[in-house]
Amino acid sequence: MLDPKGLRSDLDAVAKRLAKRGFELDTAEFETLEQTRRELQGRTEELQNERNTRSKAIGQAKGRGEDIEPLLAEVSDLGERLESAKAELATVQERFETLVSGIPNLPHASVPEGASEDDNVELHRWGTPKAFDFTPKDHTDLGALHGELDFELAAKLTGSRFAVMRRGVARLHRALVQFMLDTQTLEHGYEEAYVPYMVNKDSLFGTGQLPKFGEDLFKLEGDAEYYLIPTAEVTLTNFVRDEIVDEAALPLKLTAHTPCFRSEAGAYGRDTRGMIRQHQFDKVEMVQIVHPNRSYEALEEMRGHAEAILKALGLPFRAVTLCTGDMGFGAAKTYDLEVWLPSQDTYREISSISNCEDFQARRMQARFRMKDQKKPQLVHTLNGSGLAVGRCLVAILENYQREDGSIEVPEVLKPYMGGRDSINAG
RNA sequence: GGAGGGAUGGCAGAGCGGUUGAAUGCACCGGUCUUGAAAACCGGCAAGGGUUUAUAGCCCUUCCAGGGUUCGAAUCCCUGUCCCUCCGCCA
Repeated sequence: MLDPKGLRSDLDAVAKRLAKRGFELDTAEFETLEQTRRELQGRTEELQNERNTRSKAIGQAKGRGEDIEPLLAEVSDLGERLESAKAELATVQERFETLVSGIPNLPHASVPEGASEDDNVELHRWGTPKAFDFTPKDHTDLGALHGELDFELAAKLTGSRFAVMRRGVARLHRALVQFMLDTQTLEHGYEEAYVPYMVNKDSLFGTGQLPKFGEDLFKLEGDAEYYLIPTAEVTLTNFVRDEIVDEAALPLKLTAHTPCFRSEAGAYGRDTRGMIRQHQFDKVEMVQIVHPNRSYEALEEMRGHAEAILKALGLPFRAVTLCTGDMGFGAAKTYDLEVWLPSQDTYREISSISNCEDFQARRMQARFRMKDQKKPQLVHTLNGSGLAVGRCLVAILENYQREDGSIEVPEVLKPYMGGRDSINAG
């Protein structure tokens, strides 16, 4: 959420910056709502003030043993007037809040302008795509060779966009999770967490998935109104919702391995083959809650933490800065890491690292107290994949394949594979 | 599933329906004392919103959430959520 005060004071400038990311702010609507809100609020508060003073007077009179009947008669219709003023105000306030909570974050000045992913700017590349002396298969074919990656079985069990992994591939998947978690906790200083895979609406509002993007989520049946998490960003970031943390506790660095559930509504026909785009996938997520002064420093650091995984696995990748038009709702700046997929002869997203500045913090009321300052201040929140496990598995299968269809196990994963140096090798 | 108890400021913890936004303690900030520190003593210290040049005043809201009773609710009533204790069941 943007700062309503900032919006008010500099509406046109804000609208201009939002336009860069393709969001059209209805400034007229905003101003009308804001105007009526202000009037109604003034009127309501006046009435409340009157009620308070009179009630207090009644209390004092009663305390002195005076007759309060005449005083009571004077306030007889006050309640009703107040009631209707309050109701009116509530309606306007609700509309105002809906409007403001639906506005995306402002892009940082360093974010390139653009309309779509075609306008993203490459930051750098690492590694050289391997030159195969045979025609590399894609992961779907590789997995099918020995039935270790089975989409038909998953379709029977559940439906489309799910996968069953077995034996070597399943183990490789697990090995990846362990390797990623160990790296983020032992080398990059993140605190490991195990978190619920279902969350309530408040959490989803906090990170910005609700109210606007409910159709991307799986909602559970029942009284509780729970949703499956689309990413552990939701759970980890909401650790600090409605909290005032000590400045000394910052930065808070959290990581967790969770499955992620996405409806992929609107992705019909995209990446239908293989496990690039699934309803359920695992991810090791990194979240940092930081002092506002250091959030861009933290963003670079987190990109490094994600890149370290790819480097250790020897997977060629490139880093791009997302343009204004391609960024997510809550992000002020986002880097994507894209891993090389030989079968597609291109780089595909495997990690996304975003600085949300105080956008989520304001929605969550997540603050910290500075020593020399009276008022608590909003923290900055960042999140990044470190990494998407399913896509990482795909990248390993494809990049480490041999002509016979077996897969070489990357050096750093061997300890996690019980020393095995290949899978599917017969 | 059954029976009870609870939810109050950063934390702990008081609070007869009426100057209670809330005692007290801790923590924190400022000061006195001290060579320095500690202790002791004095003072300050909730958040959000409106108005405003103002982090000054003034006003409104907030004691888990949502309803209700009342001129007036932290305090009474209803509903929900969460936490704790005991019993049952269970991985």
